[in-house]
Amino acid sequence: MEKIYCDREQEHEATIQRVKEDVMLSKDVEKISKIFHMLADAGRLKIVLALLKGDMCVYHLTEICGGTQSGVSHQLRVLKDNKIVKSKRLGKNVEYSIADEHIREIVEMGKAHLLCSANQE
Amino acid sequence: MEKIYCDREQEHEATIQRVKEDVMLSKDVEKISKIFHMLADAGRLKIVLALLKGDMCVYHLTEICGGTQSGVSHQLRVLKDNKIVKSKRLGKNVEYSIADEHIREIVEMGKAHLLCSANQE
DNA sequence: GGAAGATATGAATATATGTTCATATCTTCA
DNA sequence: TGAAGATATGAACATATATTCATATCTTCC
Repeated sequence: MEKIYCDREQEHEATIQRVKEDVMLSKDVEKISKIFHMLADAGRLKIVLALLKGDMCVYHLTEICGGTQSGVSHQLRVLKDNKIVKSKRLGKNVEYSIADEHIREIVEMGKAHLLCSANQE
Repeated sequence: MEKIYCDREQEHEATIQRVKEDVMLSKDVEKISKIFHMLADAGRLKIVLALLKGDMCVYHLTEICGGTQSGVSHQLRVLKDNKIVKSKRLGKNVEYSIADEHIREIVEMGKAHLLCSANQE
């Protein structure tokens, strides 16, 4: 791990500048944080976890995740607006599914983090 | 991908029940969502991105991430409380670093998701 | 010890967002 | 066509949280 010392010498200005550019102060950071924001709510995360097990309709999602039908529907809309899930009407029902398989890996990493930090204590 | 049909037959009750347990309606979901919540704010994500490039003090973090010193300090406290970063005093300065290398992978996944979804459009 | 640098803290505010309730929309089936 | 099932929507509300300002704490150096 590179070390960036705490003085303010000329020598470090270049390093700081380089990191500053790498960190991308642009809209990219906003976009990435938005992805995480989708998984940052327990209600939405439950929905995503359920859909990672299989496509299903709102009725079953409500059954599995708990809460009200309206609440689940609202959360699904947010997830859909942010391209995390997609939907398809099947008769009376609407079947939801994961829109991007990257989500699976991201969630798996989150789980791994939890398990690891649990072991450390 | 397993398909969970939209009827409410007895036959599917078991499947739903199994998924329900897998989805872990317990505190685990809360904990995992909390990890994502830490990365769900652009300000905090900038800090994490910077620290992934190298350990550094608050002064340089403020320089890189922008905003006020107070704001960065508040964000660092949240990150520290949630075990995302750790700190070490070095004279007048306090050097922050990433507390768990899992974070790197999670952030990388977020970046990958962004790049991929950008290509799809 | 006092001054200046570096960081942390607390209160106050504004904003975002999750939740609930009531109701609308869309579909199927009799 | 009307009723019932399934989902979506809008408004209202409560809550969480990011941000700012002022100031306190801690450290080093003279």
